[in-house]
Amino acid sequence: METSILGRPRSEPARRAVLDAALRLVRRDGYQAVTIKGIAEEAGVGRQTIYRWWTSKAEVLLEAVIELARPIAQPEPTGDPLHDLRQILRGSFRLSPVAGPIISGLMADATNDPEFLAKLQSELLARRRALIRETLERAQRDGLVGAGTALDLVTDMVWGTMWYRVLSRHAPVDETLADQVTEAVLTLLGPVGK
Amino acid sequence: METSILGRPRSEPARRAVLDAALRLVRRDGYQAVTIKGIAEEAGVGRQTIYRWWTSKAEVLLEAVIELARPIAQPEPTGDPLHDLRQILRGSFRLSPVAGPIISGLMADATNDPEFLAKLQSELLARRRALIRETLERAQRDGLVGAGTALDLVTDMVWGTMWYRVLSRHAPVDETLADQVTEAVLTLLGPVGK
DNA sequence: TTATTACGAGACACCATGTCCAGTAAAGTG
DNA sequence: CACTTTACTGGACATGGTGTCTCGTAATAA
Repeated sequence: METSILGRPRSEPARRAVLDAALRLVRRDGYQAVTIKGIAEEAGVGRQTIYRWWTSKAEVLLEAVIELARPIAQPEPTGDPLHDLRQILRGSFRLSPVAGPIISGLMADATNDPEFLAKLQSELLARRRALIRETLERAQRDGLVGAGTALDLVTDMVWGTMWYRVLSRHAPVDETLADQVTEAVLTLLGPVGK
Repeated sequence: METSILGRPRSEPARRAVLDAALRLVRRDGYQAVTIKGIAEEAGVGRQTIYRWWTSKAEVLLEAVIELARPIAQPEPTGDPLHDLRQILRGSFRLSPVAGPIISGLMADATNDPEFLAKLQSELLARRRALIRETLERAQRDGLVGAGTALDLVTDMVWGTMWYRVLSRHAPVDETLADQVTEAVLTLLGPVGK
């Protein structure tokens, strides 16, 4: 069942205005304080237009943050997986002041909404996770690191460290952390042939 | 400025009823869906009684989750720091199905409320963090592990891994993870005298 | 007893929700 | 061109939570 071809097509300017307004409001007032009514007014859009295409503010912000993260979602691997890893982390960390609070709110909203949780996982979390995992696999294939610790666990530790700092905010999420984490990955995976 | 000694004292039964009702509702409906009005009705308490002692549902749930975590908040160190580490993790992991969604919601609420963030950090997050850090320090003092990776980073990686799994829920948070993380800590800190 | 504070219950104005309806706009079809 | 179909803005609407206030009552110390 695809979208019908008949009738007036969906307005792309309205879609963009909604997503931009949502991002603006979440930066200004925080995730919790954002309302659909507020987004509609900020975007200069009828409220019905939002309800027609999204079912909740979480869906709006999920789409907004996915587009926000698009630039770093598909990096071309260079020859050096460890360099790639560092770059992915640095890119993510740079986005984290904006994306962090949003994804944090999305995760909280997802706790008692299995359908939205599945969508959040498949369209955002799993993709970012795969980014790290595939880079680590590449590093192993290239013989840059060994296989001391299970790759799944290392992947979780990499993203987890970032998330813990983003959420608890007891320490900055910056390039220094990106370098430290990269080094820790080396220690965890160990030397070749170990 | 202490609480006045005059007048009718605060009702402990009412306090308990509020905290218990809040926990019950957050389990049933999820963090977002919990309302102060709902808590008051579930607890059989006047709404004003809640507003008198707490400023928001986040404050109510923070107090509730702190009391929930009290049993594992002050473990007596045995002689074996690595055993202690495993026990702290296992205890936390056991609580995570209840406490995880709550703390996740609290963190989301704290993103644009600096005062509450400070309270959340000092009364909950920093204490749990210190639990791990002090255990690792003890392990180093006892010569069980070396000092290969900075203790702060290792601490963040331990909690971070748990949080990432609690929030993203792509893999279980169980005893297997506790053991894996403990082993990873050994790898990160390295052998003595390294 | 009196002063003081806490309690349950309910009223209140305010605001966001999600739905509905109107009138208008933009596309394809005859 | 009319005609059909769908999208758009704007507003109305009942519902339900917010935070404050007031009432009558309960519990404590002086």
